[in-house]
Amino acid sequence: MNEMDTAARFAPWIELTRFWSELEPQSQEALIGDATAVEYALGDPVDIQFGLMVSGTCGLEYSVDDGRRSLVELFRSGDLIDLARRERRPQGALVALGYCCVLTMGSDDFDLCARHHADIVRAYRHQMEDQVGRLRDHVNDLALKSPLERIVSVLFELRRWPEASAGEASELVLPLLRKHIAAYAGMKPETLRRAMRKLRDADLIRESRMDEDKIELIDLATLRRIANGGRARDVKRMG
Amino acid sequence: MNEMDTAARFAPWIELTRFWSELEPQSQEALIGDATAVEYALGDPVDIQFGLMVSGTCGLEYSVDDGRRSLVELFRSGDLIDLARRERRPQGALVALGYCCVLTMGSDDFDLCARHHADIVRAYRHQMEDQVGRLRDHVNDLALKSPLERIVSVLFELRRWPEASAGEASELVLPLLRKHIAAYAGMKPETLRRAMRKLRDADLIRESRMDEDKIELIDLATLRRIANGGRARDVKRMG
DNA sequence: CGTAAGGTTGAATATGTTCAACTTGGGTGG
DNA sequence: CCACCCAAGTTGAACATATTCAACCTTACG
Repeated sequence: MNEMDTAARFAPWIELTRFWSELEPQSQEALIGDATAVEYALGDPVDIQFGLMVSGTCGLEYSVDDGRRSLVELFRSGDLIDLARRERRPQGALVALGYCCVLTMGSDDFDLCARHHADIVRAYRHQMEDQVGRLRDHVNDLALKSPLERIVSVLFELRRWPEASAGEASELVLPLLRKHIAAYAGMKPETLRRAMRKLRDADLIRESRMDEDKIELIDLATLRRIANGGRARDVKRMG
Repeated sequence: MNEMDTAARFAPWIELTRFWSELEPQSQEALIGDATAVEYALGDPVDIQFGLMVSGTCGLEYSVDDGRRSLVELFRSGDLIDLARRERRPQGALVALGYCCVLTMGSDDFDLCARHHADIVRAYRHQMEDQVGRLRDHVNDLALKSPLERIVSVLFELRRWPEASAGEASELVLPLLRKHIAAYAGMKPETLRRAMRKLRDADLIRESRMDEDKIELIDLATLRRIANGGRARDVKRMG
């Protein structure tokens, strides 16, 4: 990890995010004033309780006694990180899933900030509503969808990330390692691969030979239907 | 559904909840002033976007095209309900999972209320942090635990509900139908039953003959170990 | 050049689901 | 008061499918 003191460094990405753009300029300054920007590399533990993702990705990793691990939530640029809780001790640990930069601050400092700037409360609520909504969608994916459907669902989720849709609309640049995608989708890397192969064999996606983590979504309509659990759990049975 | 205008009706339960008790008396009055209490019976659609659970249980139900359904999140007394979101249309629908009473209000009214009472923002954040924490725990349960472990995990979650722990500490009164517990745990009722039987056969729980939904947790230490994914996914293999 | 980590593949295994049949309890109407 | 129905819940057997394990390939890196 690496501390930075120049706001300029992370400006380009954060300007694009919803939370940040909803804030008045003076609120942005107030937040930055209380915060510290920290950089992490892939695999680094991210030892913060409260903060704002500036760029990159990190994930909340849970693990159980026998060693199994899962990625419970993904944080991308613009996301608020808040791990505090009262009824139980905070579970899991934040890990950087690639290079990432986080603007971190005390939860109480944020409270204080919010007291003087009403727009911060509004933006905070809007952002949290979206993140909770994503969490709920993800619960649904895990609860009743097949691995194939889950993968497609996750692909669509990643497609909404600012970093992922760099090129054409149908092109998707995976911002995560395959094993992390699998951990997030609640399956093993092998299962992820088999599901991807099914999609590839059905001509729904195309994997780039040059660039490992570039994927082309060919048939968006069918993919959307699969992600929504449309009728069939398997590609072969699709009409 | 049924509207009520007397605050006295729901006072007993809500007084016990964390969110409510964190509020100053004048904040409580301000919230009640803007709100309407509505009652629902088992199975009723709960057509609200923002509100506070006063008593009973309701759940956020997702369904996919082919008819599969899951309960993504459970709301119990004291919980805040907020289904709004911006990046995607709100998914799923609230359903009453038994008799329940909800204090409902406009999200904007709440914002306005919060602007004049700083303690509301604090209490709101604390409550949401807990609910998001529960959601994260649940994601972890679904992502990497076996049905057996998930069930035990859910039992512990239900044990923290104010309604469930009526009698002795080891006694648990299920506030939900079995099929709803199964839907929440991401499995079929049959799988739920088989997991319960394993627990019963291993003398970890006892099911009351008189009262269908009363369960006695016999060996809390072992159950806790199972819920945490301790080493073995199956009861038989436990040390 | 050798190691380590991510990723892929196949075969055997374990395990959750499906389906149908059945029981039970609560409600309704004759 | 009883017959009837419906929904919730239960059980067993057949089935579908994700995981496991091992081997292997590839790339990045020292």
